[in-house]
Amino acid sequence: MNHQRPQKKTTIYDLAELAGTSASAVSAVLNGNWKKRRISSQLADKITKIAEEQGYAVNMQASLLRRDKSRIIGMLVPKYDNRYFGSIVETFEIMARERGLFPIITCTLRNPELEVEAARTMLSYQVEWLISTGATDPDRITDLCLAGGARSLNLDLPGSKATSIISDNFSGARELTRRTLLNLQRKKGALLPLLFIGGRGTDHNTAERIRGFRAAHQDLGVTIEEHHILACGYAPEKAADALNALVTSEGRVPAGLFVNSTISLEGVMRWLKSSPVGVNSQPVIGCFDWDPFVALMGHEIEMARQDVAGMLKAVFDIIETGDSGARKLIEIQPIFA
Amino acid sequence: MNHQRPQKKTTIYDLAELAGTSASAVSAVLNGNWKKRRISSQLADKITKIAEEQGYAVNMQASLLRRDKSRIIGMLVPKYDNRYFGSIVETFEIMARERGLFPIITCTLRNPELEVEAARTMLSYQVEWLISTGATDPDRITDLCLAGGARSLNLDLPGSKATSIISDNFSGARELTRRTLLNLQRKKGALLPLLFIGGRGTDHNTAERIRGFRAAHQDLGVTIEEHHILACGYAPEKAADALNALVTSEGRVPAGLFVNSTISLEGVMRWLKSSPVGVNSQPVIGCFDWDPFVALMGHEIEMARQDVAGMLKAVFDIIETGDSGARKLIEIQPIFA
DNA sequence: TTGAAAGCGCTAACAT
DNA sequence: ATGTTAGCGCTTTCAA
Repeated sequence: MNHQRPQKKTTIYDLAELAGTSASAVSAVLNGNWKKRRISSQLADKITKIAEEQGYAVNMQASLLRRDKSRIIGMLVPKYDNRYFGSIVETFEIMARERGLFPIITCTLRNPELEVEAARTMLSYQVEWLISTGATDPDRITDLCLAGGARSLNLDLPGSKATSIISDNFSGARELTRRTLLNLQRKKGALLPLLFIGGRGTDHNTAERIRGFRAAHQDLGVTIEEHHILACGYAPEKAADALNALVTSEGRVPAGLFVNSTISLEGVMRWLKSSPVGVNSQPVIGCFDWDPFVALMGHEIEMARQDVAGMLKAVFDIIETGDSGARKLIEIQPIFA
Repeated sequence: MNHQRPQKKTTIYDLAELAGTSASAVSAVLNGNWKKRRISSQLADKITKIAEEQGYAVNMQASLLRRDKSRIIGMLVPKYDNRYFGSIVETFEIMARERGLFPIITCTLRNPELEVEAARTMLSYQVEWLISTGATDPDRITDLCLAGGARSLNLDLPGSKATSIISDNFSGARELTRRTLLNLQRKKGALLPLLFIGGRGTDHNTAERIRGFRAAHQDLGVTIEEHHILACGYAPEKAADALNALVTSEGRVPAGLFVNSTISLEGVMRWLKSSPVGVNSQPVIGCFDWDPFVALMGHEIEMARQDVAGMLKAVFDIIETGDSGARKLIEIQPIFA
């Protein structure tokens, strides 16, 4: 009969008693410092064996309390449920573990208050570093970290008080726009301006992507229609609504679209499928973000895939070298298929 | 000039000194136990204000070491980068926080050794509960938890030693198969058997889904071709290879497919697009899993969406009621659009 | 080659 | 109404 009744926890004192030795010997053996302490390998073996038998696991809370460095590294992320952030957290965990660090991650649902609360909680857990990913107010978090004895980095969205690692939004968007314009030319036989949709006009990334969007049009001598730049927010519904309003007022669906994320793309595609006008139009699309199923959708969609591994490599380089503290903006080139 | 030089950490002793009081008063105030201790609200306010000013954050390590319950709850998850697991972890975090618990999550990449190691690490961090999601060897983890003073639950994939919360795979698959068969009948004018593809024949979920797949065929009087049940693994490439082999040997693409996950669907769709035979066939598809972009793909695809919120509700019900410990199998109905 | 002991920051029982 | 104190389990210096 299994009552799922967990045992009382074994401590190093229990192990010491069982092995007829002291807690400090047990501690040393279990930490691999026993050559340094010149403990007999006989004793070491005995202790190891007993620990195994008892299913002993260190109490990290006690261990960390005593130690000076926690080797805990935290990450704040807005959402888990899309491929971009999903792959960020997955890669972050793998790379952290490879470096002997313990990653803790928490999602903040794009909620500024939750961000601050989560940052505080992470500090309570003695993180040595805190990575704010796509944070609404990264500088606030940097301040908290500074006060709380941790270092911080920004990822995806930049801040002004800590080093930021982001995609090269300007040249990524420029290239994505260029490709999409050419796809459209191939299809329609003429260069026609695109509609920009999705994102917040106030965020750095969107602003930079709009700049790249403009540059690519200019490069090819195409004139943008200013009211065709819709930084309407990222949410699917927002994109769908904005597109619907535009199409209603103009009577037709633009021939080409620059969509600012897969999140927004979800709304755009849904609207296209559900609207009578939309369903017959097959606009050429460029999307700043990547998703495997989008890659498989009917009309080819050009995608700029953000280089998650590259960005996190940069993050860990800074963490490992300890970095002098000069705050920098590191821009990583997105990948085109 | 900002050297990113983090401060030395403030302790309750520092606060006590600043407030001209004792550490225990500070502790009591900061934990909200001050009415019980009948501390003057004057002192309480003063302490709170000073703590705020100093950017104080408790040291969880110290606090937990002293406390008896950690309120930490762990989750092991195979991957982050798909919508199903992404939404599991996101919902898990939200629901845990709502209940005043601190969630820690780690992904184990379907690697059995990593699973065990991660479980051990979680125990070191004093988790009170550990949820094994889609684990390859959940019973092993339950044993570890039992020995390490934690309780455990299985999610998504069942185990025999702890309560398991999973989708109702049998009736979900039966309904999904029924719907797909009828879609196929609508398209082709006849009832034709489907191909089952994806998953591991050895896992409980796949076995149950195959059982449901058979039942639905039987319900409608359709005869299954036994060699059309391909439990070839979940990975996209495995599904693509299996489908390719079958089509090569039979010379045609089956008219209807039951795909065992979005992961496998990725491989199936990629193969269909890339192969000369596949590109002209538009098989009717049912997928046991949900993804927003799949919902938008050309041919309608029937999807069984696993009820993530429902499953986690069941998880937290057990955690909150403390539950007697009798191990049960709880099956949650998937959702059809 | 090993053990004793101090103390990490905090909580809670016990004093006052 | 508030302070003193004894640990929580571990690491590490110091002494033997």
